[in-house]
Amino acid sequence: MIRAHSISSPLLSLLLFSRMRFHSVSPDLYTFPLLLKACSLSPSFSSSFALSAHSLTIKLGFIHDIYVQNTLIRFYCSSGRARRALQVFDEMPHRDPISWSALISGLASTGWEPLALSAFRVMQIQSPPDEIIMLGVISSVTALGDLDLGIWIHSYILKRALRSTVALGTALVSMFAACGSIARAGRVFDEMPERNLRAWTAMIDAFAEHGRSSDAVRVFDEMTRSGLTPDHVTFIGVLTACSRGGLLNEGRRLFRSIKGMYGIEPILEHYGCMVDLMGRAGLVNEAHDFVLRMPIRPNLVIWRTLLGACVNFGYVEVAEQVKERIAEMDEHGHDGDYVLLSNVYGGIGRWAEKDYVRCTMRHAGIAKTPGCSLLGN
DNA sequence: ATAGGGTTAG
Repeated sequence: MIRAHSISSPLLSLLLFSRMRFHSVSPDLYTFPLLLKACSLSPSFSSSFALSAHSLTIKLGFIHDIYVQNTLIRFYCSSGRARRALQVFDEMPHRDPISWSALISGLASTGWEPLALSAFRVMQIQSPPDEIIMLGVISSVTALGDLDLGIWIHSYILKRALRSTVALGTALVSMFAACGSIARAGRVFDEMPERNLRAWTAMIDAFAEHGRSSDAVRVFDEMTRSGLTPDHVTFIGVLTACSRGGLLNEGRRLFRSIKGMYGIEPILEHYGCMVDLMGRAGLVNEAHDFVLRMPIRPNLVIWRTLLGACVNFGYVEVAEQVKERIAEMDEHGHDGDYVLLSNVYGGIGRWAEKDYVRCTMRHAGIAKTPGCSLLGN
């Protein structure tokens, strides 16, 4: 039962485990990897839970099991405790590819990319990597944006003749795009033996990132013509391309098609893309109206996107209303909003209001931050 | 029986 829920609803797995303890049923060797996997999937909620699971495995002697050790590494990485993950890893008498992958991918996805790459260098001299381990390495390079390293990793993969999976190709496309080489991203994509929805989406995002909006739309059309159905991630990519490239009508057409052609209910991010699309095109009133009428409650990202558009096109009245909404939602305030608002006043010569906003900032202790003094002068 | 994996609005 714990296994049945470990992926779809990890919290339910944890609940079941508690109940099992309550009924004095003792867990066995196979219970802990499942349990720790559930903990990894919701690390913030189940952190103390996992810590007691860890000590329980020690008490019961299950800590010597490599499955238990591997899931502990994964858990500690995903909850941001790299030191503890490394501690478990160092104490292992024997490591298999899954141990390395749990460590490298775990570190790579929690902001410890340089550490993940160091682990990879150590691993290279101990055991040959497989294509799953390389996914963690690639995502580290993606986060760091180091093109030279990316080129090296790519040739390393070719030299070792690793299995060319769709996941590997997709990761390489994103990596080269993030490192600034759209040409290499495109080449990897073209050479992929097979492509699925994620692969196409990565290529669309790559073009969007590089401002190649019409290429992104072209790839999107090619994808749908090949018979694949876009999901909401694909739409985020193609709509982002439209807003960055000012493809106003194309963006509107695609937004309507989400529900009209594919029967998918647009999500908040799609509405966000549309606000950005209209905002960048200077249609600030229309964007404001759109936000007020959208069926999902707008979040701070949406309001700030709109505020940015107000600043760029000097819509003071809308800006004031929007700032009001933001203040209601975010009590702590955000230095960027004050800077934006002060710019909208400055932009149309209302210096008194601009000074007032800047005074408020100083009063709130915001102007002391170094990033702030660079802006809005 | 149990463990590692690619894409996500500003």
